Amino acid sequence: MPKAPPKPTDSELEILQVLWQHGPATVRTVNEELSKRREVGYTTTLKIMQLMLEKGLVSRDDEGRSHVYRAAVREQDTQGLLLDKFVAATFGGSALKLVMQALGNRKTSADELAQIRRLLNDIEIQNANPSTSTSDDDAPAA
Amino acid sequence: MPKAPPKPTDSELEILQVLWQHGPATVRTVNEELSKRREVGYTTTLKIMQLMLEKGLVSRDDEGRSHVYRAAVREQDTQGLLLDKFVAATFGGSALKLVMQALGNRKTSADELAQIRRLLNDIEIQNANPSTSTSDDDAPAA
DNA sequence: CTTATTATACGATTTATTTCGTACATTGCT
DNA sequence: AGCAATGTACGAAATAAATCGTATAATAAG
Repeated sequence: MPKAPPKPTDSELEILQVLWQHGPATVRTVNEELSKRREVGYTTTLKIMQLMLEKGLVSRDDEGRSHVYRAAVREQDTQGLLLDKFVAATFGGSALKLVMQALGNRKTSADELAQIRRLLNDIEIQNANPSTSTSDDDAPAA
Repeated sequence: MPKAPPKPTDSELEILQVLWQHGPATVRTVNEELSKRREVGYTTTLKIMQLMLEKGLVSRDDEGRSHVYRAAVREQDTQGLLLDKFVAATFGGSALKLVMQALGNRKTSADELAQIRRLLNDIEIQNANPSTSTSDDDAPAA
């Protein structure tokens, strides 16, 4: 196994977000996206993406003159990795405390609450009946 | 208003955890706690705590020879602050996605699920009836 | 009082990240 | 061919965090 890519830094995560949403893109495209939100030089973005390549966070296709980068890590996996570290560091490893804090000190819409409720139901069905495979669809009608 | 203390770094957070759990403590005590988990020099801990004092993350009482430090920020507030930043950076600001990820890709005990369910109920009661104040008890016998 | 112990203060180094200037290569025009 | 435009590569500075050595002050023990 080639070794898992490391935890992305904040800037790297920003770039991954662009690649996840937009799909494979050139440095120019990514930089333009980032520039919509904050000021950042082209070579800065380039450099970070080059480092990301070395770290295995992105791969690239250098056919023509400009290289096309694509995310080499999946959104869910990456979010999961970051979440684990965050929960460990901030909530002593308790996902429950995290969820309580997230739901408690925040205005959550009725719609969101309903979605979470559905998720809880799914999980309990899973637990009760491990054979039934719930597909990866997100919300089978209750 | 004196200005809110900044977001603590990872090391600072570790120290805050000790102070929150243990209560006011000397550098020696904090360092001993940290040393249980990983190797760290006394002066390293001292230095970080001194910086935390400047940043307003802790306060201290220097009566005798050794100073007694105490957390100057509350656990809940700090966790909330960190959570906001984390959700913004990692889940595009969607607390819902965070919760889905936290509950989805993880084995959550039936007990925890029940607690979350209770929390959801409380929140919905709150929403329906903003006057009723739900107590802050954490887990009244079901 | 003298010495060993235990503190704090603080400078300096190391490491990681972000930022950007500048050099150089390739392409497309005219 | 010559030049402007657009890329990549790469070195180096700026910033932030963590680490620790060493100087020095206060106290306790003998």
